[in-house]
Amino acid sequence: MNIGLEKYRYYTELMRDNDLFSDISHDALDQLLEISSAQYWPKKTCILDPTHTLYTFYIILSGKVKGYVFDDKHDRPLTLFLLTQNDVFDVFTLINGEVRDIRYETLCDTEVLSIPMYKLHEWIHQNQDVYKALLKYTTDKMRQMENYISNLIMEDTSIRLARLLYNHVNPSSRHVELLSGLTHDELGALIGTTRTMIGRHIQAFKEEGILRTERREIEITNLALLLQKISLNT
Amino acid sequence: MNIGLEKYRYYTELMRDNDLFSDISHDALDQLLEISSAQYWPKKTCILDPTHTLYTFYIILSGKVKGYVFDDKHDRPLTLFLLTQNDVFDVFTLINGEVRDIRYETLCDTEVLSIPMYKLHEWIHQNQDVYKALLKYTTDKMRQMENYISNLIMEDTSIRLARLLYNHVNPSSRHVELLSGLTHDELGALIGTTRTMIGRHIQAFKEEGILRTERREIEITNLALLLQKISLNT
DNA sequence: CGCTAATTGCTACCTAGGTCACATTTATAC
DNA sequence: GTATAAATGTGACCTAGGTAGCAATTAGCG
Repeated sequence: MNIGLEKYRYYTELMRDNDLFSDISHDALDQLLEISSAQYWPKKTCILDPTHTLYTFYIILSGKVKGYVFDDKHDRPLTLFLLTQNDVFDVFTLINGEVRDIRYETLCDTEVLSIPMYKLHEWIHQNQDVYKALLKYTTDKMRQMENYISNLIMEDTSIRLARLLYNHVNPSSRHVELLSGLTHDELGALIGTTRTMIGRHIQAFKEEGILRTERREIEITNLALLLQKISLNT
Repeated sequence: MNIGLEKYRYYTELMRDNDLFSDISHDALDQLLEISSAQYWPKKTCILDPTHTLYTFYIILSGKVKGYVFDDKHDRPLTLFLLTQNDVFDVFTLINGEVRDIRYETLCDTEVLSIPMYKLHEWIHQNQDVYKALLKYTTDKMRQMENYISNLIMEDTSIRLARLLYNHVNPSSRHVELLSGLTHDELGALIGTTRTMIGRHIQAFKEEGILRTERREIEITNLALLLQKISLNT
């Protein structure tokens, strides 16, 4: 990484905070940063080529990335997971060396470290401790995925939307910053439903006094009511 | 393990075939078998206590086990995954040491190796190579789970049932042995729907000449038609 | 065997949520 | 600004799949 010292320190701090690398020695972390390069991805940057993650591994420093598959039958994308600070992708291709048909797209401006796979493999070979950390990481993701599955089957779309909003509201500003600027189509993709449904639910939430919208900004006006909607129906 | 030599050899062979332990030395595998005890679980054996897997780890030698959560709202169980030969559970509690609210139940007679967690932790400490194998194992499970999610959202219940049958049919006998003996309620739990729906679809499949039933035995009479049902609608 | 409980088949009905259509509003480009 | 495209609001309508109820069948057990 040929960057300024200040930036370098910033990356080191971020990596040090990442549970995946907390057991890694200072030297090893330096070596990892050596083979990494920082990238800035503006909102809506896409990785559409599924083979791309065969050759490059990413560590998210800030921002949000969604991983999704495309549903040909209904002609719509379907989000499988959201990745954010300290997440990495794609562990599956890193370990198994196989392509899988998942695409990525940034939901907001995002900073990542990009690492060539073959260099990362070399680094991991010298730092086998990371396997344990990666295992903890993936089992944790797996639990999240199990929750997502039960959520999908057990809850209806309005509760899923309420939960999405609640999980991403900024407690101080009451704005749902992550989701602001997304169209109803995109919100639908995040919870596995259609723009029509999103529109209807948002209208309903407005009437119930839960939220207010203005130019694709969503502001929660009554957080208690929103929370109630999630927890009552379980 | 104080068992006959023959049984012991049988277990060793099974473990040797398990990808999780293929990189483990002969000695280490012996040590693992030392701390294991074999158990035979008849069909419908349940592990209802979620804390149980905090203290015991299982390796499935033969049979099938489903992991599920209970949906209080609809008052029905919902299967998250099926485990079979060479699967282990629960990796999450092994690594994170936390309980999670998942129950287990055997779908047919099942043989497992049971290992006390604290002994397994000691063993793993001496055999850190297993982390890499476990990581491969979990990432693979994760991909299966992703497929399950897209399946749930994209396909309707009849296709999910068709796929369930297709995945478990014995190609030579044409019988769906795993699912034979299960009630419609239990089949419903496996694909996230109700007994009514299962009944309707099975009736429909009969009329289409896809299958035949007799005393809870399901026999596929036209495999091509079944396959067509799965693959046409994607 | 014969009794009881569980399972199934089937009907009628209801609801969530999807599709389609089209007017209205908002963004973006020129 | 205006023209064009994109996004939204809203209506009517349709379908999958859920619920409830009950009769018919089957399994399990003394």
